[in-house]
Amino acid sequence: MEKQHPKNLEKKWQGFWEKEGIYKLNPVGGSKSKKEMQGKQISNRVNFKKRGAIFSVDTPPPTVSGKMHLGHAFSYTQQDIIIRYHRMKGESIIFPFGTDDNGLPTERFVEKEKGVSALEMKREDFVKLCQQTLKEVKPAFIQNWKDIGMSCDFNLSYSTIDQNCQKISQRFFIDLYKMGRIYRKKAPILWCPQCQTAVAQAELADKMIDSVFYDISFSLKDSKKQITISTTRPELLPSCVAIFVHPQDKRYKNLIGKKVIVPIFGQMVSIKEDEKVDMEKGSGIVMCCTFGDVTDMEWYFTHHLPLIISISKDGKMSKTTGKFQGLTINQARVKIVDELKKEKRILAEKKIKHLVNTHERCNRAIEILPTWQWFIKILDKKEELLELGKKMNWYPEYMRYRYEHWIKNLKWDWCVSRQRFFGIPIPIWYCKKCKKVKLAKIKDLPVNPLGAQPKEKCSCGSAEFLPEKDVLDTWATSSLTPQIVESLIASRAIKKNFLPMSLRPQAHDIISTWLFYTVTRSYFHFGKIPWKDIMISGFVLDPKGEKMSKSKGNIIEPNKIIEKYGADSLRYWASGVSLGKNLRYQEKEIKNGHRTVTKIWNASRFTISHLKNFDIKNWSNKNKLYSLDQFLLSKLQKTIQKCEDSFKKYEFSSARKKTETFFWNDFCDNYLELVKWRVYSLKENDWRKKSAQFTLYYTLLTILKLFAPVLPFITEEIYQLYFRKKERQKSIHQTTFPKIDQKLIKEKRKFQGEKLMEILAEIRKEKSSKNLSQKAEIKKLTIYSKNKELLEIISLFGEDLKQTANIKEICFKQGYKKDNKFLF
RNA sequence: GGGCGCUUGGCGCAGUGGCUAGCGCGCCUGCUUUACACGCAGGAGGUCAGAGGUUCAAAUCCUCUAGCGCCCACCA
Repeated sequence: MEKQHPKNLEKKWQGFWEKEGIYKLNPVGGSKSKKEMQGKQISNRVNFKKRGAIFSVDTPPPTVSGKMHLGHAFSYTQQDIIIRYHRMKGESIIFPFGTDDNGLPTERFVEKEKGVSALEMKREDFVKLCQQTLKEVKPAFIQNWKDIGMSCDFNLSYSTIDQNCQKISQRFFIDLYKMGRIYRKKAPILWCPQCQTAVAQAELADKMIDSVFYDISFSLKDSKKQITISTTRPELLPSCVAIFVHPQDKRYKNLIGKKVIVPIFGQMVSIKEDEKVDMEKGSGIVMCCTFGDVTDMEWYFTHHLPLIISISKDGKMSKTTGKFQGLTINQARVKIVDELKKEKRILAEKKIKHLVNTHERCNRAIEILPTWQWFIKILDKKEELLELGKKMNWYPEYMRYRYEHWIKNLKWDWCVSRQRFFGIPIPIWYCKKCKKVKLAKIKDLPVNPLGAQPKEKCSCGSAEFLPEKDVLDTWATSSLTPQIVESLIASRAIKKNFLPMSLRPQAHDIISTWLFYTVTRSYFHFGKIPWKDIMISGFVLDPKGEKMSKSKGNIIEPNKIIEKYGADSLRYWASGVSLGKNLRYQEKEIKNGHRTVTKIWNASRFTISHLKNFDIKNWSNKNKLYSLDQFLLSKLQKTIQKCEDSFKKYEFSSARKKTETFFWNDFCDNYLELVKWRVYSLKENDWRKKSAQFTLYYTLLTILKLFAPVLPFITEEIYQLYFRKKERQKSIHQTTFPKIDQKLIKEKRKFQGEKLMEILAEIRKEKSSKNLSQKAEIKKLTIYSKNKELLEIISLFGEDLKQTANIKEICFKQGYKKDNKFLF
């Protein structure tokens, strides 16, 4: 073995794993691989039965966006560690890898990448460009996931825009339609004037903006009286349909029922009362416009107000605004304020900062517009969805509160139609004559209504249809990932009890979207929870604890880290924090990982160099074990136990730390030093040497296996170099996780060994304080003790102590003597 | 305004009722000991955010306060 551990292990072993199908699910599914596997079906079945329970994972399909970012590397590594552990426990792993590549996120990526605007292109051309762009960037993108050592079965792959996913998405859309869960309605919805599409509540972000709070004077009809209304949005005056005061507000009690003239636009509106009015805000009188905010919308419904739209879909003033038509919102605001000033109706203006809702994808302020949209009815099932949340195991547990909090605060049904282009079409036509909805037939899916006509006539007899032009929200498809994954599996036995899957791993930012929507779909279509366990990863922050973003210029690319330190080091960093917690990026931690990898390499190099004439096959339980070996092996059993307990609870960081402590302190610093004299100076057939060799072999292999989920590359490298030919399994990742050997647990020996370590520490301390080398000779060591147990310990480990600390003679004396423990 | 999380040596973190509160980095003193100087041995450094309470016993449980972060609401 080389003195330096080899670099660039990533390509080498990831290639090997793929070529040898180390992470392949047996039997393998997928349309292409089904054919491939037909000849091997029998052997696969046997293989499958040999392995244990199914562990199925609903892997997050990353949104294709050019490059993997550090947040991905972080959370996917955490998932992979857990899955590697389960694989080594002998479970059959279903660990697919998909990509999410349709809808607005993909469109925006393509627009940016290609410098185009979807709104200015022909629809077909844009769709083609999207497909082409994806084709270009996807292989390199997926390679990023391979480079961090993801142990997915990359044959179980999907893209949320592929034909199979379209079929599934449309099928379940029709399913919802048939059960009356999905409806089309012209209703006020959240609208992005930038992207010119409807958006869902979950896609909102917010932004602090500078604004002006204007006090505007309105005249009462048939009176000279004026009232003052404060607003930040004077451009909505044309949409003003009512004025509200609080029923308990004594100041304005006499105003209720009176009529008011809206300045400039002249419409007559009534003053009404409503509890939702905040008496403290502004003058306590508020105008209701269709629609300035959610409250306006609620008043529109509860008070049956008229509808006047002054902002059109492109974010410009509509024709109902007369001379302001065509102006942008901001232009109109300036002009209207100007006119109000001329009429002396602006009584005051106050500069303020306030939060406005924006679209998370483009950061543009959201408007509320009534449009025709498709909705999935969810508001009536809040209780049921909360119940379902309690049936799943959340790791960490408190993440469930986020799910619950989100559901409790839901105000909108889920709007799933988008007025965009690159997405899964809604499989619907409308009869030209009677306007009735015509559903696509299941067997014809996937369909694109824009390019096809229904094969049957409408029930009214007409054969002419108009296609639905809208596409589905991306989440409407990605909320079906469990069904998509199931569709890739060939085995009937597995398909039969597919739900709930074993695990949904993801980061916390998409609890209110991907997680919530998947639970919702699973409930509507199957009445079941989609998974048993949920593991939620935290976020990556920059070294100062701030969010990483392109605008801040503090992005760190995983590729660069891998190039410099290797993927194992990156994984080491990602595993250093407990699940759910945010982690700052610290190069130090990556270096620490690299240090650990080097240490593993060196310890292995030493160990293996002393195993040349040792054959594990000739070792049996009857062989005698040297007392120091009994001590180490006993302690190793405890370590296995602790690791196992931690991994089971998704506590990979504590599992890693326990392994590390045993490896570094017990094995390297102590045991290897104490074993040297036996492996260097004893004869080959001396039982004490054989015992040492067995212990070295067994302990190193166990340590490698304990590290394997976190550090898959270096452990594989060493396994292949030495252990593969002895252990027979093709890869360390196909070996079984260390099992506790009860026969090796020896409490008394463990206790005695710990005492030996204390004595050794005393000796080391003494030498260190005298500035001596640890190799310095001790002529005579006298141990004074009243404790006879110590005598036994000396008789057990005396030789190890003498050899390791270079002591010529050890004396044991009954009694106590201060400051004279050692004689040099 | 609501919910959740965090606050432990200079820095980054472990530790969730019990021996003298741990780890890594950094710092100091030594050691070129044939696996490793990306190492080894030793050492300094903390009233566990603050206040109160429960308990024989609290960093750990409860209450309050402060600071930071995230999610949500507010948007007239």
